Amino acid sequence: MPELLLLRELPRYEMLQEKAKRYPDLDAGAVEATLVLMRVASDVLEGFGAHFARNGISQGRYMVLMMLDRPCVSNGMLPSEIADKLGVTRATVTGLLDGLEKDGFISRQMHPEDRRAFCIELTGKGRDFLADLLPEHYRRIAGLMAHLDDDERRQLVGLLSKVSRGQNAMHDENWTPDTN
Amino acid sequence: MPELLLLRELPRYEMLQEKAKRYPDLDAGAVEATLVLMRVASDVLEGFGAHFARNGISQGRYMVLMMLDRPCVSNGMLPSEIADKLGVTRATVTGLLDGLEKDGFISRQMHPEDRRAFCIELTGKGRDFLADLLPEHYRRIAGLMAHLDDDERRQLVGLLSKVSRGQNAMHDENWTPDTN
DNA sequence: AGCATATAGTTAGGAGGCTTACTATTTACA
DNA sequence: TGTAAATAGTAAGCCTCCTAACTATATGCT
Repeated sequence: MPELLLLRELPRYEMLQEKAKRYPDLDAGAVEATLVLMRVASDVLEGFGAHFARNGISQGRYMVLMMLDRPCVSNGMLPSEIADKLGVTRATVTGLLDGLEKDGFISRQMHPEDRRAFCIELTGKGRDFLADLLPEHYRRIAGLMAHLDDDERRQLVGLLSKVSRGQNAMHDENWTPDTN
Repeated sequence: MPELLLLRELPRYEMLQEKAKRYPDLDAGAVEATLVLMRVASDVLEGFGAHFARNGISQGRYMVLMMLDRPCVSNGMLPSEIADKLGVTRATVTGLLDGLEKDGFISRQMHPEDRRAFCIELTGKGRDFLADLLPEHYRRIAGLMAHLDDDERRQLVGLLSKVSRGQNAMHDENWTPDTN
């Protein structure tokens, strides 16, 4: 279930420095940090995915269920709302909902005001499924961070936020590598 | 190109604490750190993917080319070797190589000693392609880490390594008699 | 009011992973 | 030496995501 295609073993730092001779733009420290980040994220994702798969669900379907399980969602959600919050297309949501509906975890209700739309609601079965699934999922997350104390977790979040700022700076429309 | 299905906006800390009442195993700090980690990794991956896509290549094909471009690979690689190092199945590698061969970036040569096997080699065109692609890729990585100084990068790598230890511990925990 | 445009959701088909099952060759060993 | 098991690579078919094109309904402008 590896969702990311990455090297199993990361290149050594000396290897990167070697490569930097051919590519002057290569910043060995930055590449190393990025590779570690992606490697860890990939492993975490794979771990979650394995747990979900054992329970017969995909990451995408899990996200939809979690979205519907929030207390602020009392009268269901529109598929388009789900798509927006998940950052995927409506077509993808249609597929996810098809699967979840077939499993009996959600239901499509007529929308009272807009005849184009549906209200998606979590069924009792869906709620029960989450109640079964989540305790272990949360224990896995706690285990993941078990070696970091509160202060280190905050540091990690802070450093990742700086990475995110770097990412966003690049995402800006007229970003070009040499303006930064 | 989002490879990971995640919430666009992460839940607030108070939301997590609220949920922790229903699920005692939920450690709000751990969940928050995990979500930030996955969110950032997903954004980074999407950024890379966008650059690759503009150049008509996928993450997987990129990894194969990079693997073949190392100085230690002088006489090509076996597809099975590529699969092992990438952590994907041979069938997947077959597909990646089909695409790369069609584009003229790699060639399948007869193996001199084993008639079942091929030597996969980077062509001149493949090498040129990388020489075009990589400078911007490396500039993107440098931009990503632009807001972290050397010390912070080391801290980040250190903290991520602790997360990795947690992940590995979990993997061991998951050990069951029939997986052995 | 009437028509153009926008929006909700679905369908169809594509790409890139995966698993499973297959063929061809090599290796091990009785 | 002969045969069983291991290994290299491929093929077929599934899953989940995507984009593009489509139907039905709602909205907005004149």
